[in-house]
Amino acid sequence: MTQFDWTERFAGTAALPAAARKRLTATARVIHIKRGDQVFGPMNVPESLFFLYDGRIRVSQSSDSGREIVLYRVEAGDSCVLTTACILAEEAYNAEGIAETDVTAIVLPKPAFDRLAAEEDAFRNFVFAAYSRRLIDLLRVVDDVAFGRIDVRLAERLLMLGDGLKEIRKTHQELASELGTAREVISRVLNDFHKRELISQSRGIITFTNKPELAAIAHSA
Amino acid sequence: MTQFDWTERFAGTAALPAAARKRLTATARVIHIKRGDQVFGPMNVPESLFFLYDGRIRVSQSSDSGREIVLYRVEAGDSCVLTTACILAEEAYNAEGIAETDVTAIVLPKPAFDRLAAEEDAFRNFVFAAYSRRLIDLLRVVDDVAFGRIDVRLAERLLMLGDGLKEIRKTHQELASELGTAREVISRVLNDFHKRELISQSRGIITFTNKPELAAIAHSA
DNA sequence: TAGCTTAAGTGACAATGTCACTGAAGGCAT
DNA sequence: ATGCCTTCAGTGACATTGTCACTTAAGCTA
Repeated sequence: MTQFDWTERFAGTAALPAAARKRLTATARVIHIKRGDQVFGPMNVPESLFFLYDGRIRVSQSSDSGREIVLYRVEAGDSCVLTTACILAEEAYNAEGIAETDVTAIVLPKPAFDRLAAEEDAFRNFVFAAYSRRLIDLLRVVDDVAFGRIDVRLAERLLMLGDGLKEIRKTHQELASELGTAREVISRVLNDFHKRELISQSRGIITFTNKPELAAIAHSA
Repeated sequence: MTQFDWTERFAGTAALPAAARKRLTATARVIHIKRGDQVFGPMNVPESLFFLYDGRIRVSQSSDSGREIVLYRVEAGDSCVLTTACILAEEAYNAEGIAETDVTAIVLPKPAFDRLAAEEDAFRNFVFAAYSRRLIDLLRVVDDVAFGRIDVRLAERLLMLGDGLKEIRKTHQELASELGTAREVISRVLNDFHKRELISQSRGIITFTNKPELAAIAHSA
């Protein structure tokens, strides 16, 4: 495998001394995952630790009844701590990570992780910070699900997903899975948004026609 | 302040060499918090890291509209990583910790924490494990709130709170805050449980009359 | 025992979730 | 093009949960 210096990419590794970085590029494997493939899941618990070099991973949790909710997304430069958590806690969970784009990731064997965490402050702080961000992400999810109105949450999510774009290519079912609700509910709310001329719809595509007003709804809580 | 050896109590410190432990008992402060007092909160972000020697802390999140949900409880021997998370992530959140009993805790200044995390594998692993447990706790909360029925969740919670007891001393409002719902909802469900002769009620007290059947409901999902 | 404070009950309604469908769009094979 | 076929979206009836505005009741305390 070609060695390239991915260590520039991570806050936790860019600051490391050259020797440590060289050792890292030698020990860690670089893997490629195709868009749509599962990165990890209940049936597919990784043995190693995971750093996302390029692409985006969607982490979601699904219920027994088949509904699903997106917990957060891991972006390039971040570590996927949920896999780490599972290795450490050795507990069951039913979250899975799906590559939302083609993904390039760094897989670091546990011994190398341990050594790095022991020896390098920058790396250790990076990992702690990654954990913290996820904890706080999850606090937000709990808050939204427990206390949020779904029209507000949907408006928010539409804007997030369509940031800088004129349209979003997602089905009602996919949006329902974003928010952990049912397709029919999304259809109803989108219909309402349509009647209020905030969006227009066609099969699998939602087009923004009034982002500011949508933003007003998103922030009305 | 009297120095006593609390280091026995924590998985992350019991295994440390005597020198490190001695240093710890010298650097860390032991604090006492009275039942009902706030341990941390949005207005009260601690500067230091927190290990629970004795007692129990209830960590909950509240909404703008005044509703509240219990996220998890920190038991003796565990670390309260949410405070840690906040220090590290320096992000806003609206969770708070309340002492559910009188509490004795160890407060470790950040520099001491850093040194220990760097030098001692056992300590570092302990902290990582504590983070992981909380992440997984929160996954469970998300699952419950997003996908769970409230009768099931209430039955579950009643059994958890009343483990080994014949009755629970909690108001409907307090139970509502456990599950992140409204008092009226709890009243309705408890009334139903009462009609089915699973519990009996009086002001502020719920008495079990049929735990096995309640357990059946709790596990029926 | 009267008054006060907090806990719990109630009914009407709104929001969200579920179910069992129907209809409609677009791809594909002939 | 025409007619399948699969997937996506719409619909109405109903169940569950949340909200609101109140009433009633319990237990304390003066």
